Amino acid sequence: MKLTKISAIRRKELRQAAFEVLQQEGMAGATLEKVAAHAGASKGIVLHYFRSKQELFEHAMREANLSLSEAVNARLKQATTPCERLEAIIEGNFEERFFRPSICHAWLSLCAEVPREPQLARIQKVIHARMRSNLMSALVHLLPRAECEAVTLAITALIDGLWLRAGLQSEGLTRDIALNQMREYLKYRIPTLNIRAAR
Amino acid sequence: MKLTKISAIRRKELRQAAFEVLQQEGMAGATLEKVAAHAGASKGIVLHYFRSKQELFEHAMREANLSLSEAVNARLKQATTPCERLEAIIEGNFEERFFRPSICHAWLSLCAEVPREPQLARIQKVIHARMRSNLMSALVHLLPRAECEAVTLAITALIDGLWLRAGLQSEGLTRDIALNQMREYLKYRIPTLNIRAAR
DNA sequence: TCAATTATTGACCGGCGGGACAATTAAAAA
DNA sequence: TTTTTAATTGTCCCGCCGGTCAATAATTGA
Repeated sequence: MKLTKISAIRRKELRQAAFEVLQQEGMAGATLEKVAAHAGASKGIVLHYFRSKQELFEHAMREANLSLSEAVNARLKQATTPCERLEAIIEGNFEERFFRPSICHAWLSLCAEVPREPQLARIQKVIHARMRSNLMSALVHLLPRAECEAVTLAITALIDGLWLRAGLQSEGLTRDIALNQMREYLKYRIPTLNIRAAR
Repeated sequence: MKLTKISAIRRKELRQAAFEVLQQEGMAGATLEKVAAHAGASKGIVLHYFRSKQELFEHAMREANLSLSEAVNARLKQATTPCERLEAIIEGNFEERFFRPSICHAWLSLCAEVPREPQLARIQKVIHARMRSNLMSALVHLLPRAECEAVTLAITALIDGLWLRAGLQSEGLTRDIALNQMREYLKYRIPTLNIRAAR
């Protein structure tokens, strides 16, 4: 029982260390030694818990996504109306602790590997699927069926685009600006919506 | 006279080869040897024309941007009304030859390096500035001044988001879908606009 | 306490990639 | 032609990084 716990703890520590190193070093610079050092361990231990660098960052991506996912779900749990659910999804995706340049850098680095790493592509696919399903479940009550698909794509594209910008031009794109941007889009696109006003 | 030409030609060939290798191999995999081989030359020649790998990909990014930029400008030149200018910018950014998964991969790889490479950051900044200036010059005639800024950000975020998606989920996001997405956004956001209908 | 399992380390290896360089070839200038 | 300059190649070196391994320390279970 204790032994399983230690391994679980180490693995989690290493996943998180990996993601944190990724924020500052990028995928190429995020070497096993740096990750280990950042977690206060030796390089050997990393490969003791993860078969390869690939696998390590696979789990790092899952972990990061999980944490974002939980934030959204927590908000969703408190939402009752479709409108509130929409708000929950969007605000969850722009919480201060996530929508930060360094975090965006890390995601960028992961995304850049997706085309060449099927495992990462799979995770990416899951992330998009969940986002889509969340959005659809709210939009279906706010728009004619035929339009939901398109609006879902627009919202995800907007979110991704804003994240990308936040990653590129460090600072200058605050959470508030991004949130206003999203709210404004919804205000114009879904007239029947009464959401907290955009600016 | 001839010598300057040869050097100019080689440099262009190498920049393009670099960008093409980037499409399939990513930044880490785009080794000097592969770029050289792809251009039909030897590794030495690459470092003869470019001081370092960094500089090579710097120029590759400039080249890729230039080509996109020219496409937009060509369309802009034929546009007369603000509405047409808007259309020109958007359609230029989704021409078939640019809006392809492999090209998106390459841009993704470059963007992922931006946070750690000041040179790339500078280029990125220029790209955004031009895009912004283009959009503003059209929007100013279509919207109250106060709204232009926000709409500009939304449009760029949408474009970036759609490109990102195209890069992540290879195929499945065609140029037509992306263009419709943009047109729909404009239709709702700029009511006074009469643009070719979105689907 | 003792055996067995697990955690952890550090040393080591093989490979590779960026970059330097000297040598060779081609071209241009004189 | 001769000389100088540029183009091009192949080789070599160094450092780094992922990954293996054997050895050691710690923990657990009996």
